[in-house]
Amino acid sequence: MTRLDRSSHSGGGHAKGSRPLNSLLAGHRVAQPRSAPGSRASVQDIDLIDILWRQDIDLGAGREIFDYSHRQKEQDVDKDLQDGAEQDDTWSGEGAEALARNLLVDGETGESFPAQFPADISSITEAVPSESEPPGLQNNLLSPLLTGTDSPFDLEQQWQDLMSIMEMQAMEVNTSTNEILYSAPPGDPLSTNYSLAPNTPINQNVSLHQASLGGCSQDFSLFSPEVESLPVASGSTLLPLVPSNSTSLNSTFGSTNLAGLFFPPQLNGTANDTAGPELPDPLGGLLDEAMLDEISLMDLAIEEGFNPVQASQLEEEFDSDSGLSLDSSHSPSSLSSSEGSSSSSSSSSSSSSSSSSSSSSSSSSASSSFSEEGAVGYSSDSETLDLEEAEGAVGYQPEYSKFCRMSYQDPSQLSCLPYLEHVGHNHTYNMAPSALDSADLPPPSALKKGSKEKQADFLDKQMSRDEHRARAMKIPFTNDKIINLPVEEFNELLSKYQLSEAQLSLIRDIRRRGKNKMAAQNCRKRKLDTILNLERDVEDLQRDKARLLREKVEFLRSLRQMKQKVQSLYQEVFGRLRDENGRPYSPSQYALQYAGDGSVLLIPRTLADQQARRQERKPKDRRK
DNA sequence: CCAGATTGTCATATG
DNA sequence: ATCATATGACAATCT
Repeated sequence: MTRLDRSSHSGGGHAKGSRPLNSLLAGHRVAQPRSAPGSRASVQDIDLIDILWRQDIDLGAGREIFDYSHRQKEQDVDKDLQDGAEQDDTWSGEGAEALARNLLVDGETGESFPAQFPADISSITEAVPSESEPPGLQNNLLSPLLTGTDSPFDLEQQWQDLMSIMEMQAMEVNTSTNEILYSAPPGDPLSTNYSLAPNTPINQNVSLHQASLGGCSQDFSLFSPEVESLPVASGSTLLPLVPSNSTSLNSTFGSTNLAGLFFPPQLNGTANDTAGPELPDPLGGLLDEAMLDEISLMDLAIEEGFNPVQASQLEEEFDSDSGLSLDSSHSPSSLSSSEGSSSSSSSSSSSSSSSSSSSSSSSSSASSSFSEEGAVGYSSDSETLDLEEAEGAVGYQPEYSKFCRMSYQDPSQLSCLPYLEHVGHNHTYNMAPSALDSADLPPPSALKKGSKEKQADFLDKQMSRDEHRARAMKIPFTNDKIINLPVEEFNELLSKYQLSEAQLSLIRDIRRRGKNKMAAQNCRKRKLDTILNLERDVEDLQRDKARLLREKVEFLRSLRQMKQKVQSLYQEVFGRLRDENGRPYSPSQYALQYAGDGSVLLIPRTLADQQARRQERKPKDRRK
C-alpha cells in the first residue's frame, strides 16, 4: 500500500506540478527526481522505494529515535510512514478537532461577523440620527437660540455662546448666585449650570448693572423703586442710543439678542404690552413644549446614558448591538484579554506579527531540541499561537479556529504541553512515529472519527513527501536541519558529507520548500492577525462612535437645560424691569440684549429682531 | 460529488 | 549579487 501510495503520491506531487516544468526551467533543481513529472518520476520513486527498503533493513530500529532518516526498516518504514502519517493526521486532526470543539461554535458563529457588522453599524447610525434629531425639535420649541443645535458645530457655537453668557453672568452675579451656581457637584460644569434654578436669586443679584453698559447698570437695580426713575433716564437715553451701541456691539461682539432668541416674532406680536406676568406664559408654554419634546426624544434615546453607570450600560448596549455581536462569541474575550488597550490595535497587530516571527525563530531552535527536524514552522506557529492564546484565551481562538482550524494552531491549543511536543514533532517531520503513535494516537482516535487511520495513511503520503525523498536519497541528516540550520552551518553540514549532485539538489529543494512552507504559514497567520486586528479596530471605532454619540446627547441635553435657564433668567429680569412710570416693559416692544462685554441692554424690539435675524441666518443656512 | 477550507509549492517581489 | 523572507497564485488534498 504505502509503496504504491507513495509512488502515486510522488506522482501526484509532481502532478501538481504542471509546475515541475516551471521548476525545471527555474533552475537550480534541474536534474532532480521530481523534476521529471512524467515517466521518470515513477521510475525514480520505485528506485527510491527500493533504496528505502534496503536502508530500512540495514538500519536498526533503535536509531529511529535519534535519526529519523536513517532508521526505519522496510516494514517499519511503511508502518512508520503510516504511523507518522497517522500521527500527523492525529496531529492535525486532533488539533483541529480539539480546537473545533473548543472553538467550533465561535468559529462558525464567527463567520457571520461580516454580515453583522453592517447591521450593527446601521443600527448605530440609525440611533444617531434619532438622537441627533431632538435638537431640531428643540429648535422649534426654544426659538432662535436653539435653532442651530442640529449640527454639532452649531451646538458647539451655541454652547460656547451660552457658556460665555453664563460666565459673564456668573462673573457679574453676586457671590450668592455663584454659590448657588457652583454649589452643584463639581463634576460637570454643565451640572453646575443646571443648578441654576429659575428660582435662583439671580433676579436680585443680577442687579442688571450689566444692563448698565450704557451707564444704566447701576440704575437698573430692578428692585429699588428709585431705580425706576434712574432707569428711565438711563433707559431713555439708552433707547435712542441703543441703535448705535447695539449695532456696534453686535458687529464687534456678535452679541446675542436675547429678545430675539426667546421671543419669536410671533410671540412678540402676540405678546401683551402688559407687564411681566404675561411674559412667563408664552415662554413657559414654549419651554414646556420644548422640554416635553426634547425630553421624550432624549430620554428615549439617551436618558440612560446620562448617568455614568447608565452610560456604561449604554456602551454595552451599543457594543452588543454594534457588530460586536459577531464578537459576542469571541470579541469579549479577545477584547478584554488581549485588547486591554484596544486602541493600539494597529500597533498590536504589528507587534503580534513581529512577535510571531521572532517567536518562530526562537521556537525553531526549541523545536529542534525536541525533534531534530521538528516542525519548525509548525512549532513556531504553535508557540505564537500559544502566546496569543495566553493573551486572549478564549476570545482569540474562535476566530483562529474559524480561519485556520487545521493549521498549526490546533496542535498548540490542544497541546497540553505533552501533546504539543509530540504533535509538533510528529507533525513536522521526524519524531519517532512509533513512540508518539502509542501515546498520541489513543487520545486522538478517541477524539476523532474512525476514519483517522485512513486519513493517517493518506496523510502519510503528504507528510513525508520531502522526507521520503530524503530517505530515498539516503540523506544523512534530518530535514529539520536541512531547513532550519543557518546558512553557514548548513553549508558546513553539507561539506561534512560527500553527497551526490542529486542529493545536494534534493537537499536544497527540501530546504527551500521547507522554508517557504514556514514562510507561507507565517504569512497566512499574519494575514489572519491583520484581519483580526482590523476587526478589533472596527469594534473600537464603533465603541468610540457610540461613546461620542452619548456625549453628544449629553451635551445637547445640558445645552437645552442651559437655554431654559437663560430663558427663565431673561424672563425674570425682563419682568422686573420698570420704566420711568413704574410699569413693566412690553416684551413685544422691548427686548434684552447681551453685549459682548457682558453688559445687557434694553433695546427696542424691532432692532432686536433685526439683529436676531442676522445672527440666525448664517447658522441656519449652515445647517441644511 | 461538490464546495469551501487547508496546505504545500512555485514564482516573484522585497529587504 | 546572494540569500532570506513575504506574498500572490495555483493545485492538491481534506472536510
